[in-house]
Parts: sequence; C-alpha cells; structure tokens
Amino acid sequence: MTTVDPTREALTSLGRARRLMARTSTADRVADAVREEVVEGRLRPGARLPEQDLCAALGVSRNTIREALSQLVTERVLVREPNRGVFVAQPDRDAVRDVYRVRRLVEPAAVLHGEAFGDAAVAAVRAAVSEGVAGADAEDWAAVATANQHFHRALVALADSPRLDQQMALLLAEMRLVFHRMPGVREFHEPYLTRNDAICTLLEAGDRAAAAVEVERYLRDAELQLLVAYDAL
Amino acid sequence: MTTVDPTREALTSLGRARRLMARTSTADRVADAVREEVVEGRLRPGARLPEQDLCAALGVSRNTIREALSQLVTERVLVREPNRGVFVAQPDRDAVRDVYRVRRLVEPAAVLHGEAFGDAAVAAVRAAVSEGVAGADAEDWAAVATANQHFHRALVALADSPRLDQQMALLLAEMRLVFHRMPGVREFHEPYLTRNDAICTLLEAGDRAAAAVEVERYLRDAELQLLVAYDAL
DNA sequence: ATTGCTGGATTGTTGAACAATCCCTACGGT
DNA sequence: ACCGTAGGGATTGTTCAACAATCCAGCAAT
Repeated sequence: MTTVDPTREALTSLGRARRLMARTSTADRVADAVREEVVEGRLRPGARLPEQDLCAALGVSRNTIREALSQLVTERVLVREPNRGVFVAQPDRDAVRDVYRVRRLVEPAAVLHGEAFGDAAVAAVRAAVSEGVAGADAEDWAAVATANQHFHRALVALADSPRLDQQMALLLAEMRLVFHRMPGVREFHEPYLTRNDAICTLLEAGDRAAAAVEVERYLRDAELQLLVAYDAL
Repeated sequence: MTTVDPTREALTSLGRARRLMARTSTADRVADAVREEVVEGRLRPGARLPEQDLCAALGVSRNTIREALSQLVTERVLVREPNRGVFVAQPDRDAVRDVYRVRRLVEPAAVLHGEAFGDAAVAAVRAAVSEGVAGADAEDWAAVATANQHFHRALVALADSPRLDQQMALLLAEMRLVFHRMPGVREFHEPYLTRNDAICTLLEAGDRAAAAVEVERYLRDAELQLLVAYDAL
C-alpha cells in the first residue's frame, strides 16, 4: 500500500499544467497558418497544396508539413487523395446537409438544456449580435459573417462543454468553406441579423424554449437557402 | 458554356471512389493497432508509449509512428506531454462530466428528432439490446460492455449523420478509458440491460418522446454512478 | 481517336543525424 | 539531514537526404 503525498501530487499537477501551456509545436503552428489561409479564403476550395511548396513558403521540413497536413485532414479542412496530395476541402451537398443535421440537433439543445451558469454566457451572445450590427453599419460583410459564427459559437457555449465547443469550431470552419464556394456573402448573412437579435432577446428574457424553437427555424431556413444556392451552382 | 457528359462525370466519380477505398496508409494502420490495444485495455491508462519501443514492436519508422501518435492525441485516446512523450489518456472527473454533458445533449436529441427513415435504425438498437442479453447469459461482462456501447451508437445513428456517428465513436472510446480506470465492469453495466430493453421497446412503439426522456434519465444515473466511483478511487 | 509506353514529378516511408529538453543521480555546501 | 547544482543519459522535436510507389502529361503507334 502506497501512501499518497498530497503535496507531491499537487506539484506534479502544476508541472502538468506548465507543460500544457508550453509553446505549441512547430507542426501546430504550421497547421494554424494553413488553416488561417483556408478559412480566410486566400486558399480556395479545391486548391492543391504541394508539400514542397509549403516547405519553401514556411521554412520547415517536409515531415513537419506532413504532420500538420494530417491534422488538418482530420479537421476536414483539407482532404487527402492518396499518392496525389492534399487539397482544400470542397464541401458538397451531402456535407452541407450533414453539417446542418448536426447543428439542428446540437444548437437548439444547447439553448434549451445548457448548463452555463450566470449571465456571462448570454452576454457573449449579445456581444456577437452587436458585433454583427457594427459590421453591417460599416458595410463590412466579411465581418458580419464572422460575427454570425461568433453568435452560433456563443449559443453552443451555453452548454458549457469544452468538447462541444471544439466540435462546433470544426463545423463552423467547414461552413466557411461552404461560403467560399458561392457568391453573395452579404445576401446570405444580412437577413439573419434581426433574427439573431430576436433570439438573443428571448434568451435575455429567460425564455429558452422559445429561443430554441427560433434557432431551429433559423437553421432550417439557412440550410434550405444554401441547398438552393448549391443547386444553382 | 461546357456541355456535361454524364458518362465522363460518372467515370471521374468512380476514380474518386477508387482513391477513397485505397489501402490505408501505414500511419493509419499503426494508429488502428495502438487504438485497439488501448480500448481493449491491454495498454492501461497512464501508460507511457516510447516511440522507439513502438518502432521495434511494429517495424515502422519513427516518423510514421509520430504521425500515428498525433492522430490518436487528437482523438483524445492519448495525451502528449511536450518533450516527455505520449501516454494513454486518464480521463479525470471533469472529462467524465464533459463527456456526459455532450451525451445528454446529443443522445436524447437524436432519439427525439432523428431523421433516419424506416425500421432499420430501430432494428439496430434492438440488435444491440439482444447482444447485451446474450453477453449477460454467457456471463461475459466485457461483451455486455461492448453491447452497451453498440446500443448508444445505435441511438445516435437515429440522427442519420456521419459526423455525429464519428463523434460518438470518439466519445465511446473515451468512455472505455474511464471504465478501465475502475473495477466493477459487471456492476456498472448489468443494471442497464433492462433499461436498454425498455428504451428500445418505446422506440419500437413509436413513442420517441418517452424514449428520449428515458435516455436522458439513463445518462444522468450513469454519470452519477461514475462520479461516485471516481470519488471512491 | 484510342491505346500503350515512357519520363518526370509528387507522395509515402525510411534511416540517420542533431539540438533541446527532461529525468535522475551524485556531489558539495550549509 | 536539506537544498542547490552540475553532469550524464535518455527521449523527444525537427531536419535532411534518400528511395520505392504512384500518378500525370506527353508522345508514339496502331
């Protein structure tokens, strides 16, 4: 029987925390850089990413590049075609349907049954709404799109679950690829500003049930609009 | 204006399918092998996985090993401590709470709003229930645990979403790590056999609302039981 | 126009190397 | 006995160079 030493245990715990906040690895930074290029639209869906070019551009070895690319493939930001290379993902109709199927399950449930305490979580939702309005006032539609994503991230954050937050981040990154495949960012995002506001107001009033219903309707409309746009593509 | 050639289009589609069914890469196979060892419990939570040992055991180079390990780290099967190595994950109390938070949102929602048509999906649930009963009759409690996981995977499959299925697979793999940290596999899984049966019967009767409520209660009880066991650890 | 071949380019995988970091131990000072 | 420190060994993080396997484009031949 080994006796537990609480002090020692606490110290090793601190050491672990230290390690977790250690500087990210090179591969992680490469992945961040490439992901940034993709979600910002500077790398278009379908674009090919030769490993050597990335080596030259980022000044790291091919192995490190490959590690980063594998990471992005599991995030669905890139797709790998064996022996051909990796490409920026091109979400197809089925991908859109599936993403919205998940969102329609998760987002209303988070609004309805979220366990986040206090008003901070709702305040984050309000902040995203304001951010969208500010973007619209400045006619910066890319900013409006970003604010919209912050809005939905804030909705999921009501569940107070790191794992769910992470999954939502992946889904939203995939959504950016969807938007990059089609024109009309303004037309798509602008109409939802008022609906965001309405949902947020319901939340602030404590009427989670009504807010959840409204979120579900929102997502259904958005999906339909995207699928129609895909058909016209 | 380009004219569409349906034959040509079908052929390129075939080419893409060919690539997707291409034999998995070495790194993928290594990841599968290690994951198998972990979920089967032959590698205990907290165990260290030195890269060189894996090289010798599996006969592949260190770079390939590292690629596989990175993959498993993103799956939360392993954790990496920079400059120290990778270890089999040891889900802590917070991990259990978070996993169940996600499951309590997703599983009832999938049961309630799932869009899987036909009886095939419900039949899969029934199959998992029968599998559990068979395992209990044979007093094979590991089989009962596996059947339980199949049951919950079948519940999520009601949503008919590949992305959700994949996420559920990751959560269930994490749950296996939780179980490996504590004794009493039988005591934990056996009581849920009758509840599985009840939920399945409700589903077969078309009463999704009642089934969803029952799933939610189920998950709440299971979480509580696990947290108590953690405290006694 | 279709088939078959060939050369070049890219990926998949390996092996070896080196710096950086960590762990452990021994040593010396107090 | 306790703390700090310095060294040594082991492991990881990263790079580089090489080779086989595969794919692609272009060309030749029918």
